[in-house]
Amino acid sequence: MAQTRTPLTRERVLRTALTLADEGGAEAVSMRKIADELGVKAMSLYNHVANKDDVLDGIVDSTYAEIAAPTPGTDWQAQVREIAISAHDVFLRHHWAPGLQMGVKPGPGRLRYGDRLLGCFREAGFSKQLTYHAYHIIESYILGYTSMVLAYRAVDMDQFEDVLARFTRGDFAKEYPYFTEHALQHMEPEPGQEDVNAYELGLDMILEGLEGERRAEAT
Amino acid sequence: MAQTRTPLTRERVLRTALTLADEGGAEAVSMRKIADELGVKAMSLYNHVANKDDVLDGIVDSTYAEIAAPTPGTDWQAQVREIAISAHDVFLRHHWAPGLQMGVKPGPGRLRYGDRLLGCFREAGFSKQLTYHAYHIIESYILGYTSMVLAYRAVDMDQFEDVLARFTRGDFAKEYPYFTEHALQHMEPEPGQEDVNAYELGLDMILEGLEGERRAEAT
DNA sequence: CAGTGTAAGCTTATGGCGTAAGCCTAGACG
DNA sequence: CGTCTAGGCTTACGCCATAAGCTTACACTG
Repeated sequence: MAQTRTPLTRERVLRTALTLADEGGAEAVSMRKIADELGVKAMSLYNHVANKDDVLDGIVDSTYAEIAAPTPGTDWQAQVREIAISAHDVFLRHHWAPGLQMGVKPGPGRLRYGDRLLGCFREAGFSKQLTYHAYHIIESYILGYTSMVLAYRAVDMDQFEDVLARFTRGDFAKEYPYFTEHALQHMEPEPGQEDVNAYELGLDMILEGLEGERRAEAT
Repeated sequence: MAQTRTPLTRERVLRTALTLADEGGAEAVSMRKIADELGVKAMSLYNHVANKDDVLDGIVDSTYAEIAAPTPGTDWQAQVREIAISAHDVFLRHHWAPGLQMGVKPGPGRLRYGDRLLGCFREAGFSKQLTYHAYHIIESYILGYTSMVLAYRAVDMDQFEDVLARFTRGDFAKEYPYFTEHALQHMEPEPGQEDVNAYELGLDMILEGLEGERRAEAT
């Protein structure tokens, strides 16, 4: 056979793993499936990656690398908003990523992203201390809100009928009246309801609050 | 043998699973280990639970059931704050729970918790629409912030030395100056830094923002 | 009390998983 | 031409969830 096999690389392994994850979620990523996809046996992958955690760390990091840099020269709130919105988009695209955050080792993508976000605050005159806390608050909100959207989506897919039936049964509405109301809003959104982007609404509340703290510091 | 075996129940299975999770995290929960712990074979569990997902759903739901109800009669912000702080505590205690949210089917604990939180808004005069969004924002923040704390903890345990070495190396600080600063703040907190409870700080920003929206609605 | 139905155990087996250990072979280099 | 070695491959181990079918012991019926 004339064709010499194209060599495996860490790059190719990670790219394949990322595709599998995008298609079937985190649990669709196995060393065996990655290898199959590459026309190779599972153990061969270990010549290029340390182990499965290494693969997972790698693909999570690559999602962070997709998050856009803020446009320089704008004010700090605009910059943070830009980052937050881009991150939201990225994680909706890679729906498996937020669930893998726990215990992941930060790679270059993650570090660059964190550094940029922290930079927004520091360069706008936030103190070290306030920056420390602001960073935690913003990152939490970004990941939390996105995870929640994804969690809802994961349910809605499968059991739409199921869930709806549950919430239209009379005793359910009696036991959990507010939750029932809320669930029905999800099922049949009222006109205008989805026009409000709640992600940005909450984000702006935090940004406003942080601006208040910043001004209070600059006594 | 005189002793009749104490019967297995769903209750006992879930309690055992929860203990295993609290001790060793989500991955320490397997049907085999639960069975071993109960002096029984794995397959016997299936007489009382549908499958592993059922078990996981069950223990996640039981954590929601631990979240305290707000003291009635206080204003809505105090009530939401109470819920948020209790939830934070509960999830720090059950560190495996936030990572299992994705794809979990809500049980009675979850529903009661959600209903209470939604009730805080509705009974304070929030419109259906604003309640809908407020709920998403608050829940996101609670789970997001708590997950972030847990993610940091998960790393710190293992690789403290490792990480510190990385961030004190000169070129690292050059490439990611702000992140390095931040990481060092984590390693060696400055006096007064930990006095600020950033969780409540961010929470109050959101509560304040929501109060603004509420007042704007009540034109 | 004998007989029977059934709930709740047990056994066995299948197919998937990560990865340790060791083998084999094609191409690179002396 | 001969040797080295990187990068594949094979085998094997011990986990995992769970399908299918067997067995035991109690509860109730006649």
